[in-house]
Amino acid sequence: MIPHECGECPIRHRAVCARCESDELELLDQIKYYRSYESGQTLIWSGDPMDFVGSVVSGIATLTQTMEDGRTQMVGLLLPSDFVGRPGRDSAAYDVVAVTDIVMCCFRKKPFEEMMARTPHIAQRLLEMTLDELDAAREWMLVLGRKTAREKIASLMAIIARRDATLNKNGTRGPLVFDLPLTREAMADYLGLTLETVSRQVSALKKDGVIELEGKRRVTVPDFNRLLEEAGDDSDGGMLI
Amino acid sequence: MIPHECGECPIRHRAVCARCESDELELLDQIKYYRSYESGQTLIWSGDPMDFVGSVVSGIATLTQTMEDGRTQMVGLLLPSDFVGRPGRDSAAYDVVAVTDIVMCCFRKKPFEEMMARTPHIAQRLLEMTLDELDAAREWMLVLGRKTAREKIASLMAIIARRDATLNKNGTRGPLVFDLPLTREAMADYLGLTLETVSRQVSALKKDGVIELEGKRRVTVPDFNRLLEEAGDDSDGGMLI
DNA sequence: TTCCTGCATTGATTTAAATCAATCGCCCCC
DNA sequence: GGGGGCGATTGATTTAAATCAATGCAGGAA
Repeated sequence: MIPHECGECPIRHRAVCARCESDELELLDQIKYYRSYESGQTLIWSGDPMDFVGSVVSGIATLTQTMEDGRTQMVGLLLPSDFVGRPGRDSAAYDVVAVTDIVMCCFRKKPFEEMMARTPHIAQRLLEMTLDELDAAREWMLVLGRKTAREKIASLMAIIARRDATLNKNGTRGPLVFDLPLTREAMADYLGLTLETVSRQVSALKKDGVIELEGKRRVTVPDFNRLLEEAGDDSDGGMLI
Repeated sequence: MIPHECGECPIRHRAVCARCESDELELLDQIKYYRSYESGQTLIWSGDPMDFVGSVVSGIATLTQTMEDGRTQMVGLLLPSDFVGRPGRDSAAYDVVAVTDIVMCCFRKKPFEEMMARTPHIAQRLLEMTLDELDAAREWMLVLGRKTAREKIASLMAIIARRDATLNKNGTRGPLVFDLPLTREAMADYLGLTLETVSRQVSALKKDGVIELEGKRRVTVPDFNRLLEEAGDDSDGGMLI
């Protein structure tokens, strides 16, 4: 809801439209429309026809794959400015589920594809975003394939902490505080674990002082480099951003 | 080696240049150069400065990540026509290792980037290829996160069989025959397993008649749908291509 | 031929994580 | 205030895969 001018859009400079000039933005403005969904709602079912693409304006959603017997693996975590859908593809390849209430800025696929063909700025930006996603997916593959349960949890905490710090422009000094956007079960789907293992390893990291918990969701990281060590990452990769 | 005209290039219609018109191709022709590497050679070290990008012309290479303690995960399998390197990035993010002798068609990064800015056909094709890679990476995440060792092996066999069938235009009828391009250890790095587990599960699939082996590398799949079932995939996804 | 050497297989044992199961704590609603 | 329900925690046990350890096998060199 809350439709607005592109000029004052919160994701103006990070979404697929980031590179657009004001005249290009005006064209997009004409074909865009907003949709909002409630927490828990499935925006898109895998295999269904997809007649639109769009950007997450606010809220969080997940991209998941499900096997016939019900095993599920999260394959993407969609944050504000992330793009949903693939130009040139007719049916959705993954389930998209809202984790919080969410607002999307949508375009019907056909007009968007035409616009993309005429506007290199959009295609350029989409390429850049897709390359970033591919890097993230490959990082994630290392986590899934080779890390222990404890390292997986620490890695996830580090990813969320890092993202939170960039979004909210917190300095890199001092303890980091953030809220987990995911339930234990969603964390398990993210990491290829069971929710019991997630719970145990979160408790273990807490017991060992790597993280502090306030309630189930609010996390404090007193020493980010310590967290990175636990994640099995290069300890000198402590740069936020 | 064996430099040639783009017009008679084996990957002309599938690589990053696929969409180029003959005049664009001529420009690429002027800035391209070939490099060849021997099996086992590391083409690129993670973290090293990357001053070129390029396409695999022939042969196979792997993209791998390594943790400090030596654990490694393959994050990409590079086949003829696949693109290596990321425009806009200065240093390599992954190790690239030749699995067979390999020939690359290279471009210095700077001229390629300039060319890309002027030639939408290249950027378009690169976007398409990157989106395909992202899909493959997400498929792979499901394999790594949720499949059993047996399912992982069956999934890998299915991927290679499918690829081989498209490359060599074998019909979908009858038993499929192909060569494994990877050692047991490389398969383990691909699937997040140990080489012993790979060996055991290959033997088990053979014992159960899902695959037949001639030597260590040559595989026959008598019933592709059976293999897909073992991989935990939709059994109706049996379409090759 | 015989001896390497590098991959691969197979076996015995350990172990990390899954599974099965009970309980807790919090919020909401009646 | 007393359920009911959902997410989370914790415990006991099982199990799939890792680890540790021999052995096999094919190809190349001496």
